[in-house]
Amino acid sequence: MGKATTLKDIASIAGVSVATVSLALNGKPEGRVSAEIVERIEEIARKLNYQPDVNAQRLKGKRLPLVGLLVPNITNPFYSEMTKGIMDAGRELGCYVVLFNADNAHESEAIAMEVFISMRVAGAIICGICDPGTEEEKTLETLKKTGIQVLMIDRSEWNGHWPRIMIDNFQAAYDSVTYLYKQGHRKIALIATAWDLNIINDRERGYKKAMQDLGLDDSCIYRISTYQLTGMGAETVAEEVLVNLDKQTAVLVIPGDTLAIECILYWKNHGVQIPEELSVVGFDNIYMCQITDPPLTTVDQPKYEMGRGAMELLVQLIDEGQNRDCRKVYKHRIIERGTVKKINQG
Amino acid sequence: MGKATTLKDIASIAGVSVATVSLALNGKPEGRVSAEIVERIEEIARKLNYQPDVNAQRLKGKRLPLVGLLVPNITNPFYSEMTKGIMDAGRELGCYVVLFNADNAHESEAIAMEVFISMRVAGAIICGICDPGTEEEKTLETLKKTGIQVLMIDRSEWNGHWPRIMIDNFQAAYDSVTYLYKQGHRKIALIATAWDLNIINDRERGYKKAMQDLGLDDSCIYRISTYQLTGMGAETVAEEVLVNLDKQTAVLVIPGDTLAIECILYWKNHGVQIPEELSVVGFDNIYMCQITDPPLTTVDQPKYEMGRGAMELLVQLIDEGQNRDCRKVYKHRIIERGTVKKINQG
DNA sequence: TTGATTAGATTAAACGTTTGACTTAGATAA
DNA sequence: TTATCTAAGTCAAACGTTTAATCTAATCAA
Repeated sequence: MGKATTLKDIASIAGVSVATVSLALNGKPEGRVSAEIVERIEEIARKLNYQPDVNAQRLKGKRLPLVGLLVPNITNPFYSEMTKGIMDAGRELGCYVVLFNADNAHESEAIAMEVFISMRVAGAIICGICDPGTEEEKTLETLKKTGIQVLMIDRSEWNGHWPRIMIDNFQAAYDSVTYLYKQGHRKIALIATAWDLNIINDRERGYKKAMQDLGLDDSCIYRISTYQLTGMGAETVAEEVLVNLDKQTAVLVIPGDTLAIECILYWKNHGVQIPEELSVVGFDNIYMCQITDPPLTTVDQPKYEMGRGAMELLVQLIDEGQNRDCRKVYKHRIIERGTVKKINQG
Repeated sequence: MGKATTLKDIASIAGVSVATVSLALNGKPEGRVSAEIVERIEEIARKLNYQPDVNAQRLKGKRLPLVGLLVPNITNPFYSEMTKGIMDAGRELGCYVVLFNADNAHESEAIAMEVFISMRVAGAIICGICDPGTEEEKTLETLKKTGIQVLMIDRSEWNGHWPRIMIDNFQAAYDSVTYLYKQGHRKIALIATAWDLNIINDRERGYKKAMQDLGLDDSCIYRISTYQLTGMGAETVAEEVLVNLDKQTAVLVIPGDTLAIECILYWKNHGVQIPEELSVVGFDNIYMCQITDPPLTTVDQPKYEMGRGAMELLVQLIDEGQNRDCRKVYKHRIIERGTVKKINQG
């Protein structure tokens, strides 16, 4: 198989030294190469489709135009939207993405970190497990020591002091309870995964605080231990809610829409009228919310913008080259659609 | 900021030469380093979290454990499923993915190719425009000359002689027409984007051939010129079909499910009963098909498996290091759900 | 004892860039 | 004339690896 064009190839054709070619193509210190030769070299480079070898450049001290991205599951619309935002901003900034799908598995995440170090990426955007005290937190420290800027996305303050892109999950859950209250609901339940994830805890605390502040009972919580995007797991909680249908008029579902949608599907198949018999609020506002019947009322996270913001902030931090403690909190927003019934409180 | 651990660091701690460390850590030619020293070096490497610099390794002739992946839109479930398959197989094979979202734009795809060359990736999985005669086809040739193995995915035979992962799009469309025929439909329409994409042409030819073979009128085709996943564009065709509702009892929608789902949404909002007044068959079998009301009958493409197969084949080709003309055709399958009405033909 | 063998380690070159130091030749100043 | 300056290039070292070639003792055979 062939090889890529090098400076040497160009040099020998142009009849100059490798250094001259490098100087000409980078054109930084004005006037070290005559205009005539610069032109000749550029012509040859174009003809041979020359692209500098970033591996070699990095060895000489330039940073790799590459960042690592760790997501739980790229097929989850939430993450694919976010990823697109990251990549779009990256393209504008000349920074590209090594994607890693980690399935929320410690082992996979460990491999990802090793790969990031091995590639000497300039930075890493992490949406992983990385709880304080875990092995992974140490690995993140290693990344940092290694010179790789780390940025967390969609993770809680509780996940340590890292630059961070997030929404206020506590407040978002608080607001959705308030919203349901304003629609007349008083018996509001929570469906939550038992994932050991701090953003889930934040949302759960938001739910509880709101219920307490409103003087309502905050103990109607359905816990689901296993849950994946592609089904399995939703049925168990959905059924649990079904047999206790009179215990609530509305339910808030976290982590979010995909679970909510599966529950709704189950309830509809079992003859429950949504929202007449049960109102539902999701979380994330993925595209699918628009096509369910009825369309799902949910809390919007600006996924795409968060992705963009993450890449922009990361590149900025990389350029600064030092450790600034910074976070950017994006605005959530309740999107009213068809799964919440308005109740007239006498 | 810190720097990553190098062989040199380890060597100076262990009190041996850099070469010895390299030999010890790679452990290939048995018995060139004493067991005692190997152990000492491994200990130090572990303690310092040493990860070899793949950029340097590549310079010395090893291939980068990195392949480029070009997709039209990662937020489209079809591509994110495929991408996950690619990454899962990649992890098993020790090969990682630089992702590029190109939005079907020539300019973006050109940038992607340049980046792939610049990074000296070992291979590239391309789901791009790359029609024969286009600038892009030349770029693919450049990739190949540069030593980057190229593999196409979800692209037609008409897109040139490249190793390829695909389904038989002609046959899949043919089969869905046959299926509708067996359900009693005789007036079968086609909704198709006007994209200049060979797989669309293949499917359209499949539709026409099937209609002709069945002795049916193959001219009821609705063409839609602009269409994106996130809405806009579907309304125009959907409306066109609506005003001509008596012209067909069923419609086949290509490229696929996302468009079909939007159309159904429009029709339902305008009082059309699905499937009573109009049967619909989609294409791709994305997850969303299961949650629409009624769930969408569609042609399944094994997206995840195709992704896996792509990475496996690519790595194989890279290892072989030569150009084999090969293609792998995956099986499509009609998934019967709720959008096709069974008609009793007197 | 001498010469050959071998295990175990080192040297040095190379990969493709970048860049500070250096060279050369022509131009200018004194 | 001689010294100085400048423009336009080249040299060579370095980045972190890998590996063929080489070196060095210690071991062994005769």
